[in-house]
Amino acid sequence: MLDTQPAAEMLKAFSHPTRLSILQELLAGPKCVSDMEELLPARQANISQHLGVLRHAKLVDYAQDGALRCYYLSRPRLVKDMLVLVGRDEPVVKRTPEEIQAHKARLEKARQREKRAKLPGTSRQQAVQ
Amino acid sequence: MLDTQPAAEMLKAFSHPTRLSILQELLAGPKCVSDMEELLPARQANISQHLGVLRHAKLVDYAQDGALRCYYLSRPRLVKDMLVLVGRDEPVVKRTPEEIQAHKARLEKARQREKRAKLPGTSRQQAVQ
DNA sequence: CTATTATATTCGGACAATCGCATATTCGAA
DNA sequence: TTCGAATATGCGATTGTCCGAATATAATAG
Repeated sequence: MLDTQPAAEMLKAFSHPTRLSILQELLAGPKCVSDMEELLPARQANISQHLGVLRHAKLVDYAQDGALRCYYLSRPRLVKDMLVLVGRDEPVVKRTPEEIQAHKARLEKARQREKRAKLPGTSRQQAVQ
Repeated sequence: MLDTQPAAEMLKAFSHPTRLSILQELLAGPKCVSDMEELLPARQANISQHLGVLRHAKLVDYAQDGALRCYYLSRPRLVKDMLVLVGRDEPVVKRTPEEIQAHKARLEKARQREKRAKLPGTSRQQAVQ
């Protein structure tokens, strides 16, 4: 039962073209803000603001290196998998009312089976959801 | 080189607690709006609005069944993987400036290797970005 | 056709996100 | 300490998101 509140907040942090670009750059290795300024079509202040959002979402953090701040991914696997996922293009399926009916019927049957299996008292586990 | 514009739009569609809940419900099977009204703490009009957003993002579609509209996932794998991903909790790493330096050095070395391998003219493939 | 049920759309206001610009902070060098 | 480079923050304007309330549409029953 996913906790949707924090999940949605995290997704919001991802949901901006510039922030996605930043994450993509960081996936290749740590970078400081001035590096990103060269790589992205955005001003320094703006990049810094977006980095603030990403930091708040615990997607990035930085290590101070003299006057520079080297940003890196706090959860690199998560970020990598997310970027892969949003880049993927699964074909969009279209279903007919008949298929939907069939699917519902199948679900109903499964539910019945569950019930019958549970009633005799031989149930080994609680059904989850 | 991920196209960040559409990716960000898709993520925005995901980025709302109610919409995540809707998707979660639909993962268990098709539902019509009135079903969702019972399952979610939101009014009909609101659910319908969110379904509009999801439809626009091509995450859901519906099949008309008499007076009902049975909603279903247009890209079930994508949605499932997304829900799993946002539910996952990867530990947040913290890196020291020294680690960052080491990482940069490693990257630099790899870059040198690339160069040396390319120069002799024996390169078999273009390096992709 | 009329009424009813199911769902969508529109509108208005509250609130949040975004951006550019100016300014503040921090660090290291001189 | 003063300076300059790197980065962050505050502010105001614009735009976008969200929700509820009211209204519109679509399908079906009667």
